[in-house]
Amino acid sequence: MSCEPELEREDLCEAHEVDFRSVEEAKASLPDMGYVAELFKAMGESTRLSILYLLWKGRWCVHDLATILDSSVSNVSHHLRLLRAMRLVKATKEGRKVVYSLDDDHVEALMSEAFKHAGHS
Amino acid sequence: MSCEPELEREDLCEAHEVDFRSVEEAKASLPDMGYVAELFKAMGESTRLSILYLLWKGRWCVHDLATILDSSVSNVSHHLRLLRAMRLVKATKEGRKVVYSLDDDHVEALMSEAFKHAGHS
DNA sequence: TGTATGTATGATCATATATTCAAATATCGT
DNA sequence: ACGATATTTGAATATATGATCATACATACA
Repeated sequence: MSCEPELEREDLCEAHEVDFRSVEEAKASLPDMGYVAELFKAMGESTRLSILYLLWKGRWCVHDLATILDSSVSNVSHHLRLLRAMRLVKATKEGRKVVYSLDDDHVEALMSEAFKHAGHS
Repeated sequence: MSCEPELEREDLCEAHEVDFRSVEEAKASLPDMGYVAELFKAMGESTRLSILYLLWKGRWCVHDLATILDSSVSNVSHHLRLLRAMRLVKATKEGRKVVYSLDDDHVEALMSEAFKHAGHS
C-alpha cells in the first residue's frame, strides 16, 4: 500500500547494537512533526515570542506592542498575522483599536515550561 | 545608567485603557528572550525535532538517524552540530560510531508538553 | 599500512524569513 | 465630509537557513 521503498539491511550501520527491527520500528513510531514543528517555529523568533509573552500577561493593541518591543507597527502586525493564522492569538476590535490576546492554553503551558528554566545557560 | 531613550507619552496610543505606566512596566518586565527563542528555534525545524524525538526515546548513531529520517548523514550531522552547540544533545564515541543522546531534561519536558496536544488542529 | 566504515566540515545554492517602505483600509471625533 | 488615529497589506530587499556535494578526518580491521 505504501509507496515507500522497503528498508534494506544494507542501509544500516553494520554491527550496530540495535538491529534492523529497531530502526524499522523507530521509523514507524515517529509521529507527524508538522504541527509541533510549526508551533515551535512560531515561538522561535524573538519578536513573536515577546508578543506571546506580553499577551500571556495581558491584552495589548498593536501600537502599544510595537512601542514596548521597540519595533514598527507594520512589523508587529505582520507577526500578529502569522500568530493569528496559527490560532495562537485572537484579535478583538475595540473602537478603532484592535486588541490582541492569547487564544491557546497550549502556548501558555509551553511558555511556562520554557521560561521556568530560562537563565540556566 | 541605561542608554535607552526615555519613553515619551506621544509614543502611546492615546486614550488607551492602559496608561503610560503600564507600557513602561511591561517593557521593563520583559525578560530576555534570547535563550528561549533559540531553544524554540532549534526545536522548530522538523528534521531537528525528529532527531530530538528519537533521542528522547533512545540512543542512536548518526547513520541510523539518517536512515530513520530518510535524510543524508551529512544533513543529520549538520543538525546534530547545532543541537550539540546548544547542549541539547551529547555525543559519545563508541568504536568508530558516535552515539547521540539527549543532554537536557528541559527539552524532554517541552516535547512532552508539545506532543501531548499534538493533533488538536 | 592500506582499505572500508563512520562522522564532521566547508562551500555553494536555493529558498524562506524578517524587516522596511509605501499605500490602502477602517474608525472616531469635529 | 474631513483629518487624525489605528491597523493591515503587498512589494522589495537583505539576511538567515536547510540541503547537497565534495572532501577531510578518524577509527577499526585485514
